[in-house]
Amino acid sequence: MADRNKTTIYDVAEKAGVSRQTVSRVLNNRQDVSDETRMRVKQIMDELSYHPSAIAQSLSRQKSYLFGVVTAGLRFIGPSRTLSGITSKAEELGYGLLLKELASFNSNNVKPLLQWFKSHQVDGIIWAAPEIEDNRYWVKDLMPDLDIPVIFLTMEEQSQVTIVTTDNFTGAKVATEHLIKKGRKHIGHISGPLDWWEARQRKLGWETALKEAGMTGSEQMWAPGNWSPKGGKTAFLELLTKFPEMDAVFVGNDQMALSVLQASLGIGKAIPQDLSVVGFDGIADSEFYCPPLTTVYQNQDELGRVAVAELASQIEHKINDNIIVEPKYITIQPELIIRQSS
Amino acid sequence: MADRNKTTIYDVAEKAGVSRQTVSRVLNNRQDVSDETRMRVKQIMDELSYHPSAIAQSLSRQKSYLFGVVTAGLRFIGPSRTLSGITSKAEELGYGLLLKELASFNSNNVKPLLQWFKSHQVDGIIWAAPEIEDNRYWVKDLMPDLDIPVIFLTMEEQSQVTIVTTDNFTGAKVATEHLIKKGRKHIGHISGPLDWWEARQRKLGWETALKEAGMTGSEQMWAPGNWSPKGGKTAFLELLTKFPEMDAVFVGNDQMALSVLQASLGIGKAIPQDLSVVGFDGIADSEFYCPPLTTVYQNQDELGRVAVAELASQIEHKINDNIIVEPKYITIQPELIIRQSS
DNA sequence: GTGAAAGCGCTAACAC
DNA sequence: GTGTTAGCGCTTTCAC
Repeated sequence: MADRNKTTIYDVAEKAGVSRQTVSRVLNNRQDVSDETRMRVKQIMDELSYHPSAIAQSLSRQKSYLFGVVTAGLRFIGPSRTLSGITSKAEELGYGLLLKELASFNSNNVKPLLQWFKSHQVDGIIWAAPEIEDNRYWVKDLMPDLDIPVIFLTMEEQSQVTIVTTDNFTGAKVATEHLIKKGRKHIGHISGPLDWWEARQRKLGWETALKEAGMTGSEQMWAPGNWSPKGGKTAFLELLTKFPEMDAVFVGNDQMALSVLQASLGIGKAIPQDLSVVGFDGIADSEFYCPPLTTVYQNQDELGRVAVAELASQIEHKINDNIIVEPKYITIQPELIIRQSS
Repeated sequence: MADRNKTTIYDVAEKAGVSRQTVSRVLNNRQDVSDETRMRVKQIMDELSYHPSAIAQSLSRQKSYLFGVVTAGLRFIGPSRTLSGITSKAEELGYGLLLKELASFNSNNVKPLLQWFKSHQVDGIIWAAPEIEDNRYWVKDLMPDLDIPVIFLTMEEQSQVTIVTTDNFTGAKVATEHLIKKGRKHIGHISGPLDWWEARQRKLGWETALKEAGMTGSEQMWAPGNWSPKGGKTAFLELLTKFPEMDAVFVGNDQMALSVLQASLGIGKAIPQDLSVVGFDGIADSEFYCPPLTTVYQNQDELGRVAVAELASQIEHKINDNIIVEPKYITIQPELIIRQSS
């Protein structure tokens, strides 16, 4: 673990009686070094417990093997599951991570952030914060000048950039269709805040399923929550008032569904007899709600992993073949998990 | 956002007709530059949309304004809440974060990790992974040679290193005392896995509270879980068998408590009438369990923030006064939140 | 196969 | 106040 005065490539070279170049070649596993020299240098590296300075290498190579990651809302389980996928795949591929968490979900102050990443020579950026309101306005303005590949998570298709996202629309549609198949006639929806793209997609999935089944999703069958259990409860009570005949509800996420279950029991509505409930996300806890929650599982870990893999692949292509990879829209299908709440 | 061929300090110097030093001085807000020159240089920086290379600065200054962060289990809510505290405080103090997530909680392969951080010149390290089994063996071996300040989270007091942790023992004791005050006579405990330091501390808190009240916590009044709802359920059913008179249970975390509530209802035990339940962690959802869960809230966000603040302060001291700060053991008190489950 | 020279972009130490 | 000279630790030419 070395001394205070770090041993450098120079120390190794001197002790081995070769030039710094030769040491560098050994370091980078170049073939134009005789086996004998290589052995000797390697041994001396060990003796001196020499380790190259990544920072000096980055400066010299103009490549850092670092990705910048932008996240938001780590105190919630979704973003951190995604981050977990990012860390594991990055580790696999030999990339380190420079992490920034936005102070708020809809932070719009991206320019300094991009600049910070750039000044640290990151090889690529993963934008793992959700699309909300106009917090993507900058993509068309800033992206063309940014000579660093970026992968966006969880946002609407856009021709210029590569995006990896769960198919929220289909997930919601499948969930609603499940309720329809169960014979429910009055299917309400509690959405996330509609300035979130995901919330809008899920609402649209619900509406579309109803429409295709010859039913309609009117305004009185829907109420907006804020993703939190507390907000879900408020929305649920509001919805019950304006839509008393409701016999099923598709809830925008599991945490709101949790409080729907609680509130429902509180007013004597049995689940699923009086009210079927389906959530979204498939968090681990949902299996242990009362009753266990039917939900749409989205694999956020995989989301992160795919994003990293795609980013690494774009970088490889750019370096090796000097090919700019075409923007892609990669979609991950969620999966309906049927439990007792429906 | 600049051109392909990055503008450097040299370009600015040339265009401004000064030396690179002067530009560097302006960059670092040194006072020994005439206002006139400073203005001119600044203007040229703007014109060229020049931004310094953090990586070159790091190499030259031997200081990176980066912290290394080691985490584990980001797919769980606890570690990510802590990470969230870390990111926000680091941002406040002007530090960036280099993130590594351990592949498993009890990973013992720390040497390459420390080396990686070191080669990236991090100014300090926050070890935010929990203490499990012997995964701290290396502290006494490796720490002396590591000339980078490290703050550890969530581990037993150890004289050589600075540690920030929730007071798990007291939290558990307070929880158990609460049950005693409620008149419960047969108070069981479902712990986390005992190779976790936190789990042992919480169990000890339970035992101590019982002892101080003249009761005893025997082996048959306790069962180990694995933090997960599923494991909690298994442990609960096991515990009921060997300790049928149980009228209260202190559960090692909220997620296991969740499944205890579910299982309890499943077998017709009313909560809190037949069985009082208290959890640990105070996750947001616990307020919306059926019934709402009494729990010990630990402020993990604050844990992260304190760790970062302490690390930054140690670094300041080291640089300014060349004082090596004495290792500290900083404890954060959790807080009992009483709800309907007790 | 190996070495010398130049450079990555910036700052510290010293001169003037 | 400002410029010059050396680095920081490594890699990339291009010789030999």
